[in-house]
Amino acid sequence: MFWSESFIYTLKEAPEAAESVSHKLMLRAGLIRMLVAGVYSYLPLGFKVLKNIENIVREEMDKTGACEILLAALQPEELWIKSGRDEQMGETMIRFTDRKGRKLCLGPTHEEVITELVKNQVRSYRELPVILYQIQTKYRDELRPRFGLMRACEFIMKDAYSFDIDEASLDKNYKKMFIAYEKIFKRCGLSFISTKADCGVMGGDESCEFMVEALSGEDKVIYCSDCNFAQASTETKKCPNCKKDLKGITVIEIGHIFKLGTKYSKSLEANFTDADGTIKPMIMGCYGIGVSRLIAAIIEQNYDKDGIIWPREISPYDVLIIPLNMAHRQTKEVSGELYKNLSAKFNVLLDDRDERAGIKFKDADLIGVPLKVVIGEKGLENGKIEIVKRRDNSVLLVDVDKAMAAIKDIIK
RNA sequence: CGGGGAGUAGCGCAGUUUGGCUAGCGCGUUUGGUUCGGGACCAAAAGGUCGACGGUUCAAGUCCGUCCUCCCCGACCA
Repeated sequence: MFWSESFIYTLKEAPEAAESVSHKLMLRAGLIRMLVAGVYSYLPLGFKVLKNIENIVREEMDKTGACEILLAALQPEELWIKSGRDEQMGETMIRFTDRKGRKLCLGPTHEEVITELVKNQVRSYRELPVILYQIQTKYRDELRPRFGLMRACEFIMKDAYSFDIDEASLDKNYKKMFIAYEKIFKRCGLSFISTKADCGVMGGDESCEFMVEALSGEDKVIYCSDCNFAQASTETKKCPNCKKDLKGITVIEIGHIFKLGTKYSKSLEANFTDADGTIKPMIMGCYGIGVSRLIAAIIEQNYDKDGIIWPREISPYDVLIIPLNMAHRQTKEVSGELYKNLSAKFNVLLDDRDERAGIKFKDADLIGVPLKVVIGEKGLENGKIEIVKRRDNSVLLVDVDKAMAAIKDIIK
């Protein structure tokens, strides 16, 4: 992709409204733009990042054997009255009446809809267990949206749901999801912690939260860096496991898994016939990841004074080619040739703008592509181009004809 | 929803205290020129119902009232 054709709009200064690091950088790097408070549009760079995260999530979910579906976002209010969560959700749920007088809402989450779906399909213990997941937009009328994508009124979530015949089977699926979550967050370049948590409005028996440490986090936990013990609290007593000192940190919640039990299957009558012929409610679990929030979390953990430093799998591009002077014939030729060759294998962005070197360097660091290839007159005089890593600015000088191989070697 | 702050050009701001002529500055944008390895320089230009409505006044960005929007702290969430 050519920069000049890619609808990238960077900002020299962050809008006053943005306070947190990730929010500022997302605006400055041209990832998102606000429509109204808590509602954002994704620009090309932001959308590419979002899709990369979605793909990681999708791959790891598929590996667990879960099936991807897409549930309706527009939901009948009566389903929520049946489950008993209508009042709990209260004003958070966006409700309205259509022209026929039907009472509808925009889904803040999907336990009700999925339970309704599965109950109408699954009859027998022979069909269980079932794990379904989706990546979808959720709507919540948050009292106070904040920090850009961190807490938004319209956001993208991966939600998975398991249906089992008994607790033992649920435990297996819960564990499977736990492991999948660890893989997902690792691939996202996050250092995360997990902790047992409150079930809150979801209800259920047991739950585990996944969190990343960040200054702009909304929750406080105490954490033991020795044994990874963590708990939602502000009182820094000794670690109950290893007696080391605990550290109080602020975190962003990026995922939450729940053993729901029969809360929804009972209220919505999602039953199956067991081997012995008795009719039983399905045992459920649900597993959420804040996909759009992950973008913010990843930035909070991967940036420096110059901008974002994308982990390789997340980055909107694998390589950014920076020809320092487009008016210089050889620079343009070498850049074009390299672009063509690299594009066969990687996602490549070529900064073809007729801008000064300084501007290109600043923008490059801001948007955070992990590998920069700098092509300039000086280097070309000696037949060299520079391969620069965004994270540590380390420079590798290579011969023009060996650039392809060197880059392939670094990216792998 | 309780508490605090802010709305002036695309972005960042000054001006409002003490009302006064045609509302300024930096960046960005457009045109021309000189530059060209870390956000260049010179010249010219475009761009504003000063958040909205109402009021006070000879005169309102500035004073008064109502409303809207955005941000921050709190409770809640992925």
